[in-house]
Amino acid sequence: MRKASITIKEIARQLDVSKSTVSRALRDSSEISEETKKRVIELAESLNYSPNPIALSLLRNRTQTLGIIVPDIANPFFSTAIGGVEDIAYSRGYHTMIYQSHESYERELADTRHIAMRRVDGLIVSISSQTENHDHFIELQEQGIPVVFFDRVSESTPSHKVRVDDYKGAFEATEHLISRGCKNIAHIAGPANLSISRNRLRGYQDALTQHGIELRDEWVVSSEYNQAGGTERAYQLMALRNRPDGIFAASDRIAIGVHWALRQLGYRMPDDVALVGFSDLSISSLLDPPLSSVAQPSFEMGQLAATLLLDLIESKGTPAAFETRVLTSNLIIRKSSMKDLVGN
Amino acid sequence: MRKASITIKEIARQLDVSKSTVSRALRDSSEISEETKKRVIELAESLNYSPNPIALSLLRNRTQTLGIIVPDIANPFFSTAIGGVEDIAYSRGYHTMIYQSHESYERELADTRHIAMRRVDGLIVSISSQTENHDHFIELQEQGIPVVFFDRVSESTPSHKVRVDDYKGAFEATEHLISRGCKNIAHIAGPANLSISRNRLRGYQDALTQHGIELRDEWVVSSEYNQAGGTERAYQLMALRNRPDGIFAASDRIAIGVHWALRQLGYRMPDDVALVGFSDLSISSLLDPPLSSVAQPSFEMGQLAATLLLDLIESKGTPAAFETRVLTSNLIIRKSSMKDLVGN
DNA sequence: TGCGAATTCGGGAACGGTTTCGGGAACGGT
DNA sequence: ACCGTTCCCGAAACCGTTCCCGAATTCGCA
Repeated sequence: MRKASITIKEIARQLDVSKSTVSRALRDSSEISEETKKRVIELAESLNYSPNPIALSLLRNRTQTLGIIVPDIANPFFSTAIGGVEDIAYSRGYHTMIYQSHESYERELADTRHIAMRRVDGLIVSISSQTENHDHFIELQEQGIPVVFFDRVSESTPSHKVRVDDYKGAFEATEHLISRGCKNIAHIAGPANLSISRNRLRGYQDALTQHGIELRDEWVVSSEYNQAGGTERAYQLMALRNRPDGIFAASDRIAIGVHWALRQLGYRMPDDVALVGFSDLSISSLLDPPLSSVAQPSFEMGQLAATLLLDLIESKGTPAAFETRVLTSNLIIRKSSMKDLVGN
Repeated sequence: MRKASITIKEIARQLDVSKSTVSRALRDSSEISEETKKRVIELAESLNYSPNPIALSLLRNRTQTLGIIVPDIANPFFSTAIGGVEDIAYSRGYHTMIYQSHESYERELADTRHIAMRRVDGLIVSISSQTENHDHFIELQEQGIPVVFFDRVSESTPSHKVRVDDYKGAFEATEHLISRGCKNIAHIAGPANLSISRNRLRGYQDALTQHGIELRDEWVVSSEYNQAGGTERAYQLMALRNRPDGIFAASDRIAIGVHWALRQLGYRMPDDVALVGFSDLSISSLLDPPLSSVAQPSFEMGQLAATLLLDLIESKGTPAAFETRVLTSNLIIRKSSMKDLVGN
């Protein structure tokens, strides 16, 4: 049984004034006498009144709530990004509702519908790997709900975007493998419908060609962004007649799967195979050998996305031009890629 | 600019009927003619009308939302438990709002206040390690918002509780270390104000005494449930004149910190020190050597907590007796504790 | 034919706030 | 004495929906 909360009407009754007066007194309006204000505020506090946000939402058609869709909150990259969003949101009086797409397009669609129904004020999203059609985000925007993408952004949707320089990160990672003497460098890419996958792939390719190394199709395979995919692809790569001596994985989760597979197969890292991942999850440094990785500022990405979204929400009339903020990644070199330089 | 959603009133205007009629037609009331129903439903669909849940909430004083407070969503144990909660909640038409206490009492307090203000229908919570006073949960219940605890339960608060058999899990883990020939078994306990910490400590103690092993105070230290604490305590334990040859850590996060410290210090696991953790996080199996751990059914715990809470919410009048569901834990033995049996 | 009972629908209150409008009283100035 | 301000406050509309209460029309049956 839900106990009735005390309302403005109840205060008005006890003080024998109108509810308008109570409302104004609590909002410290100038057209209420100091004395009445004091009486109202005192009673409100003693009754420990708190205004009903639902009534406010109905009135203003605003919920003071941000939606956020990520593929998986158990992924540390996303959970810390969510932390960044919450950090900003709380400080500006908003709350966040967290949705998981579980890398499913259908689920993502259902989430956006729910967000529209729930009248959330805005959405921050990192799209699922199975999403090819982005119309549901456009629809949301047409309903007046602004959308900001982070990490896995939609290229076809005009909006604010926050991402890291995937191309540059991948380029540097690959260049690092080259500089450590790797000759046969493979890449395990992410799903091709995500722009981050394509950019990281391009970074890998350009680094090789720029160093005069021939691209070989058999050394580029694709995987979901998870551990099982990494393991599977590693088995596939190491079974090649021309096996790689360096692997750049498009994510740490993939790299962890590779790491596991290489140990299973008896390869030594970095001597037999040098390995680099992407994201620098905190667990990556705990592996043996510790994993080299391209670090992304996940918390800051969440903060920035939230800031952009809130500005969009609160600047009613002025639809400033959409911008894409590109944060810098940072290659963290650990033992998994520190192959001895024999030749040099 | 938020576009006005189409309302029941708009449909009524276009069809020249009253809004009551529209409302009833959409709810398939028997007192509306089939023909009118059809007209209303058709127009509603073509306008792609969806009812405003905020208005409903105001009317019913129900939000169809569950609150959930965990110390940290980046902890895989909690994020999978949240997955279990969502699984049940979605299927019963509820949404979940996720809060993080960050192991802070003040933050937990602020979260419960926000939950009360937001008129959430019920709360699922695993309390923070710094929480000693549980009055805020009682207050919530007095306001008619039911509370269900999981994992880190409150002993002083009457309510449904879902937990694993911490005592038995700890007992078995310790007994396992004994059976592998460990003579000097230390325990890194969690914060003493959490019942799980105390129960796991008791399991450790009882296993030792039951096998005629003397308890030594210096071998029981306490730590926060995180990696840094584990590392610190491991340094402390290994510095003892009488250093342990087996360590049972109260959580995997602590155990991972110990794991790291032991490798830093040059100890071999399990030969020099055998190690067992608690929770069986997925990363634990990736460590080298893989970590033995007491597995908890985290997803099922979330499901069960949600089921109990929803039953509580929807059974208006009948306040059935509160129950504590104790799920069984499961010792997973891996290399970190598989010390060779020399003597036997 | 007349009358009670269905059938079908509209009016309005209610949920808990904010806000527009207006009005009474006090007050000051001429 | 009269009028214009200013200060305080109340009445009522409004947000979107449900639901209670009537009410009009039709229908069935005696």
